Amino acid sequence: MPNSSTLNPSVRWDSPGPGTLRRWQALIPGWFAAEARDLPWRRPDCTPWGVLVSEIMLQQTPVVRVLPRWEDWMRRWPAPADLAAAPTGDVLRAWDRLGYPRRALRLKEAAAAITARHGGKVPEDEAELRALPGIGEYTAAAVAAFAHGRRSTVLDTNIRRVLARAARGEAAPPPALSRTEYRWAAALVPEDEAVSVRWNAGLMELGALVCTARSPRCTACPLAADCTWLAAGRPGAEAPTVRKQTWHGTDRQLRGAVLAVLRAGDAAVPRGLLVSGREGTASVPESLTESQLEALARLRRLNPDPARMDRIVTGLIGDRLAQENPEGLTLPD
DNA sequence: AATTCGGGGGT
DNA sequence: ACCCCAGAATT
Repeated sequence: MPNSSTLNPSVRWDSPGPGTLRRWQALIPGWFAAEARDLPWRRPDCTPWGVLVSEIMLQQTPVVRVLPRWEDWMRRWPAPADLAAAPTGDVLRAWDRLGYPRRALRLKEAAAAITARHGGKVPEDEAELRALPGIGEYTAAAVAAFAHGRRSTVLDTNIRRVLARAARGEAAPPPALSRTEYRWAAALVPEDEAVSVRWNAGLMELGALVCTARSPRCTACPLAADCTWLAAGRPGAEAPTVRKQTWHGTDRQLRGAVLAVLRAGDAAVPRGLLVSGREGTASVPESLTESQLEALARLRRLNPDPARMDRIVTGLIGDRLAQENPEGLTLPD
């Protein structure tokens, strides 16, 4: 069965030679031990649940923004059963502005599944982790490695970039993670379990601190002497440029504004907070405050398309507001 | 394989 | 303005 490298000669999947690989497998864990940041989910006393929470929060979200939310979260819900029993509105408010709030909903669902099906213990097996809501290939591998010390192939944006540069001389990995790339990277993971964990953690940390996307600090890199990309003169990104969705004027922007209104509000007054994704609508049996209704009306006045506002608000807060406002979604003006 | 899902800080 | 960030789920 030919892989993409044989089908497309322009794609090179060069691996480091045996000697070089052996050197990297010593350098990376060593560098990690010396240079790693002291993050709370890396402390020896952090539970597997704490690691899982961190991995979910860190999806597409920088470490510095996760830190305070993670601390609050773990203090409030120190075990899966605690989160599983929490009201959805509390969960979403505690998520604050981390973004992608569906992650919070799925984390709560995962907590319930862990409580019901796994005796309250975070699974160690990657397939079992992968079966939990919100946990994909990356997160399953990361939890297996960092929560349980298991050998796995962790491939996040950092590791993919470091390996693309050091081993293949490319400025950036392909836009999509292929099976070819996965198998290629899996073959580089050290056999020894304990070493493999520091390999995964070290490559990730290297990508976050040194081999960064924009201004890599190659002079501080333990792989500098062997780096194919550096040796080639750090050729610029071939820029796959996947053209991004514009932000201003999109449904996402408006949804974010509505979500901010729902998240805020007077703490003394019961309030609702509901979020939906394609998979459905989550709700809490509370009502909106007058100030929240007024804020929504303000958003509506700013939005030139009332039908679109209706669609966004309906998607976010479902039938609840419609019941409180029998005339469709007519809000106080 | 392409889209959509937030939000904020760096450049 | 644009890029990037410990991705996942859906179409």
